Amino acid sequence: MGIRERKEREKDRRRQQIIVAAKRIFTAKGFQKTTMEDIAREAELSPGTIYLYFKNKEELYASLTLRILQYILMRVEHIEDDLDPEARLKSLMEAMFDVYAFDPLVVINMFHLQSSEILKNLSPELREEIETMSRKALSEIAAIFSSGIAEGVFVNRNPMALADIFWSTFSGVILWEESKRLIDNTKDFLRPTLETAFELFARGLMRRSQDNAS
Amino acid sequence: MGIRERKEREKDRRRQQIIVAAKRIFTAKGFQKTTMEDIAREAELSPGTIYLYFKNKEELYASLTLRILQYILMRVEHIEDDLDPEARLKSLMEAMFDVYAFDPLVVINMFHLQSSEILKNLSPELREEIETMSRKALSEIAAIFSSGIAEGVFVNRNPMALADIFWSTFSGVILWEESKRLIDNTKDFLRPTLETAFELFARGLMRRSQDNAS
Amino acid sequence: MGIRERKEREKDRRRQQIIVAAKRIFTAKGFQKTTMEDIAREAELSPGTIYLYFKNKEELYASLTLRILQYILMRVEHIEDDLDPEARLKSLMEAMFDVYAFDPLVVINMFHLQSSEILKNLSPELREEIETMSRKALSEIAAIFSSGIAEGVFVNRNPMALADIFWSTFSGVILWEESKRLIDNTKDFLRPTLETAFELFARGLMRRSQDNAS
Amino acid sequence: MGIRERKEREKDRRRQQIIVAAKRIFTAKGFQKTTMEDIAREAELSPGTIYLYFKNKEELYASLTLRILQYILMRVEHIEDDLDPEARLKSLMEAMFDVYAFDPLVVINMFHLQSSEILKNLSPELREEIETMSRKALSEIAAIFSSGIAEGVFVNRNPMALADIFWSTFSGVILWEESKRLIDNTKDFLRPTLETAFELFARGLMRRSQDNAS
DNA sequence: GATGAATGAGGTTTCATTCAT
DNA sequence: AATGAATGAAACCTCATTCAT
Repeated sequence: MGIRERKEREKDRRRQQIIVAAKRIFTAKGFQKTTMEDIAREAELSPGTIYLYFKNKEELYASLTLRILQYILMRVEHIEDDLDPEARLKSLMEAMFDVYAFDPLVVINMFHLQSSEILKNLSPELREEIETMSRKALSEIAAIFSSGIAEGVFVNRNPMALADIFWSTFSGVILWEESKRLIDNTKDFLRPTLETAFELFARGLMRRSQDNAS
Repeated sequence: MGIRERKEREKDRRRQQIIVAAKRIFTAKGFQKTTMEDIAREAELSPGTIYLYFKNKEELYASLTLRILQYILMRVEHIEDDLDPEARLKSLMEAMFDVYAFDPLVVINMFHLQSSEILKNLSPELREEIETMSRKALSEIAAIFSSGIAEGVFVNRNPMALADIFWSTFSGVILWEESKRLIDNTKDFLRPTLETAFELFARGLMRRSQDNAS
Repeated sequence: MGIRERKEREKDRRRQQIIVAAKRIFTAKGFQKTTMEDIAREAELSPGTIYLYFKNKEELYASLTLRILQYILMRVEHIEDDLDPEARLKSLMEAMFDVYAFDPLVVINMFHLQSSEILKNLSPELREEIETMSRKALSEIAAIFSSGIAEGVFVNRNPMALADIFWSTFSGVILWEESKRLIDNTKDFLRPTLETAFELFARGLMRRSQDNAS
Repeated sequence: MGIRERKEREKDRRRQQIIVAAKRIFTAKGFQKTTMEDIAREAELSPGTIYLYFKNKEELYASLTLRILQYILMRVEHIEDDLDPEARLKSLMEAMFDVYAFDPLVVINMFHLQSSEILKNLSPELREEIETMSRKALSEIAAIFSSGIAEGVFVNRNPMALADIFWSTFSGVILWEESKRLIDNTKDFLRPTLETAFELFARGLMRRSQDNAS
């Protein structure tokens, strides 16, 4: 391994170290209440060092989202093409459970990012990357619905709208259950609620209800 | 009308004046970017005055949510009891459209409120009030699903979970479509997407699919 | 005196209070080494208060120059028109001595202001005001040379260039003597040097030397 | 050539490399806005290396002035002694034009250096060197005026004061014209203005005006 | 000697909140 | 009750300088 390569790897390690620390703090306190000093302390670095790796607080924050989007896209792209639509839908749902497991606060972060002014202040490259990845993932999802509609298995609705609804249902449930948990410190009902939500969604999507015989 | 009563009414008028102004600004700029000075200017009052009516910025913000919750609860409570479950579900959906019309940013605000630390810093009374009202509204919604299940019209799932999902779907779609609009400045697809989402939800909820004959 | 008027006056008093403090500190430490905290302490105000009266450090700094320019312009404009050119030149020189007395660091400040990037970051209005006033003062000075040339008393050179040289001589001498004083803590030779400089300038300017008879 | 000598020479080469880079950047951005990193990049060295050759940013900056002073002194010392005062004055003026050509921002730098706190923080040796050289150059200039006075060609004024004025006129004009250029992006009038300034100065200095015959 | 990653002190600016009037 | 000037804590970010390699 050459020196250059080792340095590159070392640099990556630092970025990861910072990202991990940042995720912890952002998750605990939210974007605004998190200070760069907090993150630096968590990463056991000095504040100045963070700025060697991330242009500013907003880019650091956005980088978290990027990681998640990368994961989502990767998972969605690996859903097998030659399955029938129903099986692919099932895979999709499983992918979403994994996404949540990969980073529980994923959705909250993504919404915060998108509904705020943050996106507009990012460097164009980072912003572009986030948007491209986001678009790609949605398109992949829409493709699944498309084929289901084509085969007459799913109700005939706009596939892109279906993808939006699928994503909204997923993220809406997470947001809601998380916020309930934050407030009540109640037990965690996310998993069963999310499963039921996906089940209802699938039932609503099918041209012929599985239930009509009973 | 006694003096005391008139004073009380006058005081309420001021609170309203401030709340209206705050809603406008918070909606336009978000919680963090809104300054108390902004709100004071919009309300044509001085900053100091606002503090005579609201303990701090967070309580003012929470008060907006309270108003919305009141509206939601009012609408949900007025869904007629003696309709059949399907008709009540339809009324519920219409109520949600009205809620959105009443205050388009309602959901974003409510999530911001709940997923942040804000709630924890409220005065116990205000917090209690918000939580009670929130619980009541959810219970009313759950009751509709309950009766549908009892009559065998809806699939047999935990009614409270169904209420959560119903609310999650509604708010998830709004958040998602709003954030897309913010980013792309694209056309507004909220309404049709929300209608489709509700339709899928209803289809998923019904024990017998309306579609199976076709 | 109405309330409004009193408030206006009070506000002006504060601005003066800040300007006086700022001048003291800027003079002692220069622009960069002066902190807003320094100025606040000197003015016996809090840092935040300064920002109620001046948009930022640069505008505060520029305001000092503005005050001086106002004084210069006022003095230059009041040089009597119906005197002969030689007498007006004399008045002009006296005005410059007064300018220096009015604010000894005037010139250093003005050069610092102009040769730096500061000017470009000012609010357009303030910048405009400074530039207009600067231009006006130079034009007034040039006019004196113009009439001297017209009457054949002064050598025939571009009047605007003469004005530039006049100003340069004045400010160059001040800068130089000040910097010598800063370094050596030597005695103050500004006044005699400046007088000699003006005398040489006047001699150089006259078509007929007063000295040729001797 | 011994090893020691070669090393010495190598070391000098590095110093020059850094000084050249520093001059370019300082000239373009000014003292404050120039970062050590900027200079390092321009010199194709690492920041750390610069500190092997210069104690700190201020000493590096001051070293530039030293180079210029060396040049000034060299030029002034080489003005032939056996010319008559008028010819020597002419040579002096030409030297100044060359000084400006050698390093256009010379004067701005020198004033910045002297009117700031920088000088006080230098190492005593460097400071001493700068002051000595500065004094010498001024003395050489004063000597020219002295002999002119002695021969009755120049007006009888304090020669040191005349040297100050000569230098002030030169540098004042440069500062002023540079600052005008910065602000207006106007055409460059330095040269003709400076020539006129020197002409006026010479006329003022002569006991008998050249103009009195006309 | 050279490197360059890391440091951390320090400056400007904002804004929720207070309190004398 | 209402005002709004004043406060001052706190946050982001920069960059001269150091030091382990």
